Amino acid sequence: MAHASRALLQAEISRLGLKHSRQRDLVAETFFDMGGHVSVEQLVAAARRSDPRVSVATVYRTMKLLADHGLAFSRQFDGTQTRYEPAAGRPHHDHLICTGCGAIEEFAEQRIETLQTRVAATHGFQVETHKLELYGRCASCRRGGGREVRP
Amino acid sequence: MAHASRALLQAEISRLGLKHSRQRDLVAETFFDMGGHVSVEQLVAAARRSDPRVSVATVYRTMKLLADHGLAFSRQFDGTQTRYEPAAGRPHHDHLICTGCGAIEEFAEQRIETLQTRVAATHGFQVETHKLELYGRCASCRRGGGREVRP
DNA sequence: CTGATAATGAGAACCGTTATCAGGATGGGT
DNA sequence: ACCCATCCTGATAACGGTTCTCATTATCAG
Repeated sequence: MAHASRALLQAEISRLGLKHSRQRDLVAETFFDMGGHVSVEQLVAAARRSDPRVSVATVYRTMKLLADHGLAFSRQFDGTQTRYEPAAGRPHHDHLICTGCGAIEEFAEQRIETLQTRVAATHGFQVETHKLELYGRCASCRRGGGREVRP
Repeated sequence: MAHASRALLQAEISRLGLKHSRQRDLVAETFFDMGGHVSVEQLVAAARRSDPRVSVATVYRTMKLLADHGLAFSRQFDGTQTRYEPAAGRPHHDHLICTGCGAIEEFAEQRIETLQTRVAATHGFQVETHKLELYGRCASCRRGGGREVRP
């Protein structure tokens, strides 16, 4: 996954006439290694463990590059900070967010997608994208074991 | 609708030991008269047509008061500015947003709600709230008649 | 190696929102 | 009707996430 996305990134960089850079590779590598739903703040911190000099501007620029070329999705679960998740080769999904500990889980439900398209059509709309987020308490928080470890 | 909400607001103000104010009444009245999905910017402009001195702080404070007491919902369709819509006595609904002209329509689909609860349960989640927004092109924009009048 | 051009880092700018604070308005108790 | 504690207001500073600016540095085709 990380390998494939990094190869795709290199291909995009070449195709667009851009140049390689140590920092960009570092940020991309860090991002793909971290998994999903990462905030820029977390990404900056992680990248700086390898190179303390990387600036937030570079991280923002790199993530925008990844997002603009289909290698990352940007999400805004809380309306404040943006989170990114790897995109290449992953199937569509929506999100469950725990209001107790902040855990984020993914789910896919084809019947919901179908109903969305249908209800939009009755209003004359053709759906391009959608945002579906379910907020609630996860199993462990409901058991009272919430760790309050917001990711 | 506007009448009922304004009566409820007066009741809340009394119940909470708050005081009345000309500006607060003006902002609330303006908001309920405007219908739905109003940005704070629009609200400030509209209120100032009646009283050019109202400050943005007062508008934010009033809308927070309304939202905190169930008389308005706050929504963040685009991640930048918050929009408000009247809440009292209105049934739950989700939104269709036109990516062409910015029009916002409402819809309700009970089967989607049911599926949401069910899929959350399979992940151990108990849903408290959700956000469902469908982005696409409305009928008139698809006909090429988009007015590009972002509300 | 060299020159054209892209990328970087530091910090300023930006924008929606919230906090601060001095002065003004409100209304229950009298 | 008057006090006066308390709430509300307007102006503006502060805030936090993100983007922009610009001088400097790195990349790479020729």
